[in-house]
Amino acid sequence: MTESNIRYSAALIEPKWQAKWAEQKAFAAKPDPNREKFYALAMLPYPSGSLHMGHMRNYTLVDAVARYRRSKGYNVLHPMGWDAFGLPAENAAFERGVHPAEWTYRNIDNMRSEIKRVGISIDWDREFATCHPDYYKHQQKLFLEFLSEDLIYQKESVVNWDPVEMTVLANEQVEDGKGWRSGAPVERKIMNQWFFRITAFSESLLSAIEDQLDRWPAKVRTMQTNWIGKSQGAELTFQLVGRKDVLKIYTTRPDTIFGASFMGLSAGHPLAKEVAKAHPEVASFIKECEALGTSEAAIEKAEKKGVDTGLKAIHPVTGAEIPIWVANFILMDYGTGAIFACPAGDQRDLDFARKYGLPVYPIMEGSNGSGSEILDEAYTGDGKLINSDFLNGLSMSEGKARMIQWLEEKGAGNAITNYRLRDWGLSRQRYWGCPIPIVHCEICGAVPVPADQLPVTLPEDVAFDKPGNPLDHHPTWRHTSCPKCGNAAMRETDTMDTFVDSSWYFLRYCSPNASLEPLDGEAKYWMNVDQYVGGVEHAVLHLLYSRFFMRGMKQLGYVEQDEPFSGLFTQGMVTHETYQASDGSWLAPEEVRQVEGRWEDLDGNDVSVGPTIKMSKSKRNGVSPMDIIEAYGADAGRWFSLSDSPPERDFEWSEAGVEGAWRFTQRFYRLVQALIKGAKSGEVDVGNPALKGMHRLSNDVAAAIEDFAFNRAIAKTYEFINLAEKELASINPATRYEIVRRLLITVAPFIPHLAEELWEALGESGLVCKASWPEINEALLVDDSVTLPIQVNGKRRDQISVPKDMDTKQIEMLALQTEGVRRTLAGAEPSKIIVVPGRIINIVV
RNA sequence: GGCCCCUUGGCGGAAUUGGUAGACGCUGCGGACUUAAAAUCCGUUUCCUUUAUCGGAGUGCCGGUUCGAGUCCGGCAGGGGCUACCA
Repeated sequence: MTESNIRYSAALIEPKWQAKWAEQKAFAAKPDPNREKFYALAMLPYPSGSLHMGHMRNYTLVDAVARYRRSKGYNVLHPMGWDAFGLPAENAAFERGVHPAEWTYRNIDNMRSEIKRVGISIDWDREFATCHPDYYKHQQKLFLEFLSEDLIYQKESVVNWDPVEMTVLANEQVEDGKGWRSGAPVERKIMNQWFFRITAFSESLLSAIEDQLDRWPAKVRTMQTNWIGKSQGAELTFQLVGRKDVLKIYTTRPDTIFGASFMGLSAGHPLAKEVAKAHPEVASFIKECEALGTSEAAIEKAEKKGVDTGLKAIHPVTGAEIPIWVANFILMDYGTGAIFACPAGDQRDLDFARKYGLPVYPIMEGSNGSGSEILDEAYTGDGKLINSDFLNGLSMSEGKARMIQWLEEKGAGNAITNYRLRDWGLSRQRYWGCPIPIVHCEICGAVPVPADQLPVTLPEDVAFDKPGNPLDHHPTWRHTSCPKCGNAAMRETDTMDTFVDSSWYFLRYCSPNASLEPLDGEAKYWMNVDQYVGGVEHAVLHLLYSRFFMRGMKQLGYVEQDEPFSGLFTQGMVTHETYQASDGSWLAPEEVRQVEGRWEDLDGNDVSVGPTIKMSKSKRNGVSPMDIIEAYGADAGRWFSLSDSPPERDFEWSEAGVEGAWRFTQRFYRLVQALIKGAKSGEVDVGNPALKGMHRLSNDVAAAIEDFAFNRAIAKTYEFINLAEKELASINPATRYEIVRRLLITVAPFIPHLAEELWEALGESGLVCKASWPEINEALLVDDSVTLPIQVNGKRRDQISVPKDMDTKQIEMLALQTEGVRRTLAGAEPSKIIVVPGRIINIVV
């Protein structure tokens, strides 16, 4: 039927159609108030040098959505740009003497051409790089506006210092006490830093997770909820014995107040520092705590330690005197940096109390009596309060409410909401970032650069011959005059965290022509991003910062909504098997082969196959997208990366898999060529099974894409291809034409080049990427007859084929007469027959 | 330690949301075509029993609800993720 020797050459047809798309600006997006818009976006890539498989998977996913939405009639915006500031460019400069700008723009050129070779339907007219002054001048303007809205402030504070990157990191960029990129243990330093007041929006950022982000993965919503870390509690004021000042503490368990046996101060607490002056033991303990830092892995194992200050606080109810200790497990930057400790109800407090022989007062008894006696385990469950004066007999929540009421009446405390979220420190001591538009004047202090003097551009003549920030070493750049008083002044040499660049870029895509303002009117039309796709590693950092920025820009009147991304999808990683030679060295996939069930290297030495893990340079298990495109074509690569796993899961790349995809593209080409050969205009045969299958396919693929279930869409396509090959001879010429036309539009989101090529072969004018999704005839989606399985006592025994609207009584009768049922019943009387129309029959004996 | 998710053939995964478990693909095996190979095509691939039928078991394990459970409920085990002294 189809001739086995017909082949198509991806190397010929793919560049041909890529050129046509570019020529005709097929994907250029223009606002059109009469059409519904759809903003599809992949997370902004860092121009590291070349595309990797993770990019290819990401962009293919978004591209399939974008192409599908276009054919569904949406006005689609699908842009691309570059997160172009960042440390690797400086490292390249340091190591190889290339200027960061040169290195970056060269990488961008390369990666742009690679993305084009994948056939991603980008509107390239909107492209930008965040390292270009045309981009960062707007960011500087936004900085000044945020500053005047009090959403940015300057503060001397303890910061996370990465000794390898020689820069400060935000809390979100410290993982397990180590720098997120360098992996170096983070040190504590006190520095003057600029901060975004992200905490101004704590409640809004939290409540919108519930109210507005219903199209976000539950996992990401949970992570952000935890990160914001809202807790309801109380702030209590303790009088101090023999002093006029008071001690404020935060607790979520005011009901445990009668179990208080000591107070705990953080080593950074002002009261602790004051005591230290006259108390060498306290002073040396504080020093010890500071030396440890917040970061050391040792903290995990670190014992609860402390020292008695000799001061005493007065219990607000009983008047008892409670000793005040400095303890190493209390954080300065959560709550007030001080606590009252109830050892019976908190494991940390209990460990501490046991170590220093402090009393333990049981205050909560569980239903089985647990909690009334405390040994080595604190009782944290609910129950009835005991030994607690007027709280006795109340539950935890009743006790909290009653105690807060009491505190408020006596003026000794009040209910308070606390968040774990901290403000976002944005200063970085690096060259390759957006300059902070501030001038430091000895007389006027920190003075904003006036808007008409923007941008503050980076100097190009910088040296990378010594570590640290080249801006500090530049002979002239930092010297300027104060915009206010005109005296000699110094520029801020810190630059902005690169996460600032990516916190509003999705808005800038909407306004490619605005040169004076960050945004023009187009943003109102395009926002929000309808479908955002990227890796889950940005669940807290980038996605939280962007949500903050959006709120700031709303406050400034740039946008109307709080949330930037209506729909979010987080894709899984691309993985590959690992290979190891006998000496333990890693081998790349192209350096090994399988011979009769065993693996060997190209010289025939044994190779052991290791676990399948994320593609990485160190394990050498990566596969280059460009090599794949060269060998099999972009369409085959796209097809494979969509076909195998659901996109939210990790995707195992294999040579056999991509070869299978390549075979499919060839088979598809052969089948469609064969169909086209016999196609002629005439009357369509509505009853043909292949035509019905085609209608069903368009319907199923549409549903699958909207569900982000590309693997299902592809399985359905295979089913149809199998059917069409079987039915080939039965399809009349007019029906062939109809099927091919529909089929090409339906698969075009996945294999766009091949679809265009065959579209042209069919004799259609224009591009398939511009064609409308096929209208579906609902009548063709249902079969006239259905096959019903028949169960006896829940076990399948036979089946019958009946007209789809057959009467229930009649179905029962037919079912009872089937051979399988009669054999199983063996004369027994059914007690009940359940007929679910169109589904199943179950006979109960 | 806390919170969350996952577990279906040799493998990736389907299953109309409580209704024929294993679609579709990959791999393997058998065969056709070919001098041969490549390519292509056909068959087969959950397990047990059987020559084949007929049958039995089966979605990590134990139990429950239901005419009917991969799907719902309770418990357990294994794997993964996030977070971590947050009072």
